[in-house]
Amino acid sequence: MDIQNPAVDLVLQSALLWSGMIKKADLQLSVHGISFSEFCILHRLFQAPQHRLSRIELASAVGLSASGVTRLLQPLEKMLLVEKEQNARDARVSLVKLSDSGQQIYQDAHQTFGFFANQFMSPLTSRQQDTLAELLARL
Amino acid sequence: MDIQNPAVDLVLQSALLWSGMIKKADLQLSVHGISFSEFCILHRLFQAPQHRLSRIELASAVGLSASGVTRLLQPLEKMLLVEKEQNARDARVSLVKLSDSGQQIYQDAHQTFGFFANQFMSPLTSRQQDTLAELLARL
DNA sequence: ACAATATACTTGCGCAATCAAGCATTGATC
DNA sequence: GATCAATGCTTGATTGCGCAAGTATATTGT
Repeated sequence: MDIQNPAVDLVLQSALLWSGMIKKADLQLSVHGISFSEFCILHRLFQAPQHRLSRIELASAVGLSASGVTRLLQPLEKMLLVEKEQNARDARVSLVKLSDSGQQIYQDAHQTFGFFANQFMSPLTSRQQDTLAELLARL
Repeated sequence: MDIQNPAVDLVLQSALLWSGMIKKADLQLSVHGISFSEFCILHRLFQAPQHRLSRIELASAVGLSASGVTRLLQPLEKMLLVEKEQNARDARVSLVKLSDSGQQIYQDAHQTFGFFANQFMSPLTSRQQDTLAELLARL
């Protein structure tokens, strides 16, 4: 038979929870024409100095592969939400900058997402949310 | 500018954490020839009464769509880890049963996964893990 | 009894993301 | 200063999964 392992259940429970969360977030964000992944990109760019990051910094910030970032950025460039820039010091890196309209879209989407996140977390008191954040930060 | 919303950061932090966790788990489980999703399937089947579930029960248990389950099960059937059975009461449902060799594979994989899960959770005391589980259960 | 609706899948198509391979550039070593 | 490895990125092929549509069976209403 099988020995119960609480860590296993915890991990599986979490995976289920967050996959569902992402689906719900995607739905909410779709009114802005962006996906959850795209929102993550915009979020990281927005909080970066000068709203500018290299593609690999972006990749590790959002937990994607380099090629994933390349492909995610293509539609965003066409929508003119981000711009491609060169790095004078190193011709290999191509910087991504959040455009003015990108900032606008981000801020709109942030409001939607913030509302969603608050609602999602509403079963917890803000003290419990702090505890949760602290526990997750150790992993 | 932008008002900091702690719930937003908490949600994004979590999404990043769990996407990374799934990648690591996939890597560990690959020695058994199965993916994380497949392990979830086997896990749910194993703990089901008679190791038997319908496909939609399975789908909701692992957070996938019906078609996702259909496709995930195809290789598992070919590997003879699961078997297709009919429900006498309702000819629409096709039950999935964990085979004997499926149980064997599952138990091997469970050991690997249990080790991984413990390691993953090891930055937290078991008391903290309980707290985490309790907080997540409310979401 | 017979339509109309709902349920349990399966299949075709498409999108998102990965890996492996390739290209361009930079840095390190001899 | 030429070579060789490392880095940053892009592209081609593949996988995983979802959605919409289709099929088969069940249920409900009349």
